[in-house]
Formats: sequence, C-alpha cells, structure tokens
Amino acid sequence: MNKETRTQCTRNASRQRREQQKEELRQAILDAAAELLLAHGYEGFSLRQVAEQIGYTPTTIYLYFEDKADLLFAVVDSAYADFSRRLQAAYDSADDPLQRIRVLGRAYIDFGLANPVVYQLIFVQRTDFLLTWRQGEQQPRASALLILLRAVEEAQQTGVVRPGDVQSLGDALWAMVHGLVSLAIGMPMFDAARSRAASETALDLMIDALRA
Amino acid sequence: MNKETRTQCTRNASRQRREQQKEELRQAILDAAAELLLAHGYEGFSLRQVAEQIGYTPTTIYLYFEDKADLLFAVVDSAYADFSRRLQAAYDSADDPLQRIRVLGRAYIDFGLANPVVYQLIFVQRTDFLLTWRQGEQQPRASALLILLRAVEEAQQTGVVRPGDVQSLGDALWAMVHGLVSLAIGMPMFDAARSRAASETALDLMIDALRA
DNA sequence: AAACCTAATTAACGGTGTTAAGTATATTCG
DNA sequence: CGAATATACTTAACACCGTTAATTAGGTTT
Repeated sequence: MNKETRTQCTRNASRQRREQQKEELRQAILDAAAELLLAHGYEGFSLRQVAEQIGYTPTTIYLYFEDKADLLFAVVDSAYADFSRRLQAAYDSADDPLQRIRVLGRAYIDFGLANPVVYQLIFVQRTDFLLTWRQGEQQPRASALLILLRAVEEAQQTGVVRPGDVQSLGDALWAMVHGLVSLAIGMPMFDAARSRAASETALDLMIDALRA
Repeated sequence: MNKETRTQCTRNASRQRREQQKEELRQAILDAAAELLLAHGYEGFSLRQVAEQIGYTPTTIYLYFEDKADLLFAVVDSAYADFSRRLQAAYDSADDPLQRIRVLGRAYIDFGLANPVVYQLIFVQRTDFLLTWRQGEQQPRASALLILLRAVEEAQQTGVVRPGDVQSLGDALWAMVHGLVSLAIGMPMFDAARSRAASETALDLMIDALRA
C-alpha cells in the first residue's frame, strides 16, 4: 500500500465521517421537531424551540432544511408513509368488495384518531402538503387516497355497489371518514366514546347506502 | 326649566354623543376586521393591519375588545347568526321528515361553500368558539346544530328513519356535511363542480342510508 | 504553514400579540 | 372662569416569530 492510496483512504473516511455527522444532526432536528410538534401542535410549533431543544441556533436549521414548511414536511413524511401502508394493508385484508370498503374506512378513521396532530397537519392545516412532492417521488401524497376510489370502483364493477359516478362516490366516502376524524379531533365535545360510536354508525350507514 | 335640569340634559346629551362615537369606532373596527379576515384568511389576519386600516394604533383596539380572539369572535357573530337562521329556515321549509333532513344538510353545505373563511374559522381553526358564549347568551353556538339532532329524532319517531342511537346518527350526519364542506374548502383539487357533485351524491347516500 | 472549505454563529429585519406608562383633549366641579 | 378629573388615544417596550446576510471558528487540503 503506497502513500497515495492511504491518503485517499483517509480522505474518504473523513468525508464519510463528516457526512454521517451531518446526517445525525439532521435526524436530531427531525426528532426534536417531531416531539415538539406532538407536544405543542401545529400552531405552537416554532423553529426557535426546535433549535433550543437540540442546543443550536435557529439559523443552523436552515443548513439542513429549506424553511419551516420543508422541515414540517419531512417530519410528517414517515407518518404519511405509515398512513399509506395501513390503507394498503386494509385493502389487502378483505376479499369481499363491500367489506373492503368498510375496512378501508375503518383504517382511515383509526389512523386519524391515533395521530391527531399529524392528521390535522396534513389534512387540515397544510393541505398543500398533499399535492407537493419531493424529488425522488413520482406521485403526490394524495395519491394514497386513490385506493379508496379503486375499492369503490371494483365493488361497483362486481355489482355489489350502486352505479354512479365513481369519483363522486369516492369523494362522499372520503368526506364521511374525513368528517368523522375532523370532528373527533377538533371538537372538544367529542370524547373517545362518542367518536367511536359515531364512527361505527357512520360506517354502517355508508356501507348500507353504497349497497346496490 | 331651571338651571340644574338644563345642565343635566346637556350632560346626558354629551354622554350619549360620546357613547355613540364609541359605538361607531367599535363598528369601524369590526368592519375593517371582517374585510381583512375575508381578504387574508385566518392565518393572515392581524390586529396591526386592522389598526392601520382604520387609522388608529393597535393598542386602541384593546379599548374596544379584550384581545384578538374576542375581536374575531365578534366578527363572526353575525355570520353565525345567519348560519343558525338558515338551518332553521331549512327545517321549517320541509314537511316530510326525511326530506327535512336532506334540506337541512343542503343548507349546511351551502352555507359552508358560500362562507368558506367564516366556516373554516368557526368549525376548523377556532372550534373553541363553538363552546364559548358571551354574556347575554344562554347557549353556546354549537346548540344550533341541535336542530340536526331534532330532525333525525323526529324522523325516527315517525318511523321513516332506522332506529338507533340518535346522537350517533346525528353525529354521522354532521360528519358527512362537515367533511364535504371541509374537503371542498380545504383541498385544492376540489373545484366547484366536483364539490357540488360530491355533495349531491353524499346527500343521496345519507338519506338512503337513514331510511328505515 | 498557508489557503481553503464548511459548519455554525451573531446580528439584524420586519412581523406578530400584548401590556404599562404617558399625553392630550374633553368634561366636570369649585 | 380656572383647576381637577376622567376619557381616548398614543408611545414605548417586551417577548415572541420566520428568515437572511455577514462573520467567525475549525478541520481539510495543498
């Protein structure tokens, strides 16, 4: 091993180490941001608090994220992937087309109730996130909801669901579950029991109504 | 007419004039606030802009309203009264219990689509306003929604609506219309045509599902 | 050892809601 | 009529916020 290759190696190693440290700080920012977002909600979330939490100046965050929106987008990224995965799992879990719609709706509602802050952020306060996408992603995040449409369409084709404009039927289904989650999350008078009862009733009504 | 009564009169007159001026400025603040709220939305609404609009310092507003929330509450007060009135009118406009529910839902949706900023403020961003009430009001604003419950309950008693927990059925109905308005208002991909189509479909589904 | 690059900082700008202290005007009283 | 007082409004300030430009400190490369 000659001199040149050795210096080459150490150079690579040091660069790698630096990049890893950078990645670690980026992750630390993400973790702190996620924690503070959950703790204080969207309205009470501030970059300065994130900076203080990790022991850096606020401006440092701008070396790792474009701006506040970019950081928030990254924070809810994993949560959104989880949401998408759960919908897919629900879709796969049922064979009966009508039951599949019900399970999908239930999965949607369950996610919203289990992750109120993230749900509110994505589907209420920053709906622009749904149509935004990063480099490396081909589809906007809203495309995860296409699975609802597909379930309705397939159920319609097998004849178990009433005919009609698929988009409108899908929108109605989306409105139903979104409305349920929004009320349950946002309205102080909706406690867990009332939310659960309303969800059950609403899903029953929806499935009954869709039936051909 | 002796001296004392005359001074008494002028005193009262001047006080009345002062109070009227005060009332006028209060109204000017309200008007400016309403205009700016509609123009910039809840997030972009600021007391300093209101102050500049009426040609006063921001602190002056605090002589007429407790704080920002108090001003906003007052701003949407008339809009909420209008909302309440429209629901009542819809209720009164139909005789058939099932049709009454449909008309109520339509009135709810129409109000939301016609007043997106106000709807968003009351039912999304500041849901605490629904449970807050001023002196002189016996009921919180959310009580206007009890008319939905009543319509469901009466339709149920006449046998045209399926049996079941009234509150849950009412909540499901509320969730449906609230979800529709929320999506139509908040989601960029919902244009007027799509919102209208989804509303029609959803109302059809809802009425069908409620039917005994 | 000097030059360079990079990560982080400091300082600042313009904005927000809100409070305390001060001022000027109009009203009341002796 | 002049002095005291009450009222309406302003000024100044505090503590935040997101964001940008200029600057410093430290490690890497030459």
